[in-house]
Amino acid sequence: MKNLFSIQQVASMTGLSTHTLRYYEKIGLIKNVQRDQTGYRQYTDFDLAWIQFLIRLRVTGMPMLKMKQFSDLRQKGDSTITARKELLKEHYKDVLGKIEELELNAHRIEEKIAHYKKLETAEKQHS
Amino acid sequence: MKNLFSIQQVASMTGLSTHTLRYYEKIGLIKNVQRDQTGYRQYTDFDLAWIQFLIRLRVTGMPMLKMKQFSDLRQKGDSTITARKELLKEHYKDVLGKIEELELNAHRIEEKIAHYKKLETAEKQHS
DNA sequence: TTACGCTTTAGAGCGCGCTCTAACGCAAGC
DNA sequence: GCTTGCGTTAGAGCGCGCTCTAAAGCGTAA
Repeated sequence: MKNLFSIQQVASMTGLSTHTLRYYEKIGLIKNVQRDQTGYRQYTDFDLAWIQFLIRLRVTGMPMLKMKQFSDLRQKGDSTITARKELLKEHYKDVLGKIEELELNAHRIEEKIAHYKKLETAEKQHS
Repeated sequence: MKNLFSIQQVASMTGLSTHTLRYYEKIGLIKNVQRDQTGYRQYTDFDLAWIQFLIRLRVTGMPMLKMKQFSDLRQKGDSTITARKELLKEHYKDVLGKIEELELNAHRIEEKIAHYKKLETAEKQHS
């Protein structure tokens, strides 16, 4: 389980581009990536798991700045576990709120679709 | 029920800025807004309802270009009802997909929080 | 030995959805 | 008649999150 991956491999495994992977490293979302003797990045399974978690945060709408905070806490080690937990709990609440909002609006859109269906049948009966 | 509203009133009723309202009109999301004798916009209840629907579409992640398509169809009248319905149905499916994705990821985040809680108690027992 | 394919970096550019600025108009109140 | 406050326009600027470019290095294959 001590696999090492090139940037290209990580790109195809995660769906991020190599550009984005380097960019995330530059802004501090990904840290301490090893290099081989020619200076190429070597990602570990550990890095990969972290990147996949970052993607979850992104997909659920966490802003980069907050991801950065989380990443910084993570680097500081075990003393920041509570802080990290709190940050995630806050985000979790945001996500639940977002789901609720989407559900409400999805419902309204459904109603509009039903309304159009009614109009459609009315049209047909007229012609 | 033939209320007329100034741009400022519509802004405070919808939460959009006056800038955004003019911008939406410029790019064709809002059409045919009446003007008074001095050239000021006068929004009707009908306009207001449309703006609120636009906001739903936006909140649920519909891109502007698609909102524009929808707005264009709407302007063409009753013959586009089926097309509008289809567009909304497609968007509705997208929204349900997004909700599912959020739920999946929310669950993973929940697991991570639980994991941190475990680590926390472990820490306390050591010290 | 030269071409190919992968990598590196710094830094520029881009697309979306606003957001703001500048310059101006009108109309009511002091 | 001048200020205040609302509105108008065209067009520039901005912040986020990438996305791409240019110039260069290294290693294998023909």
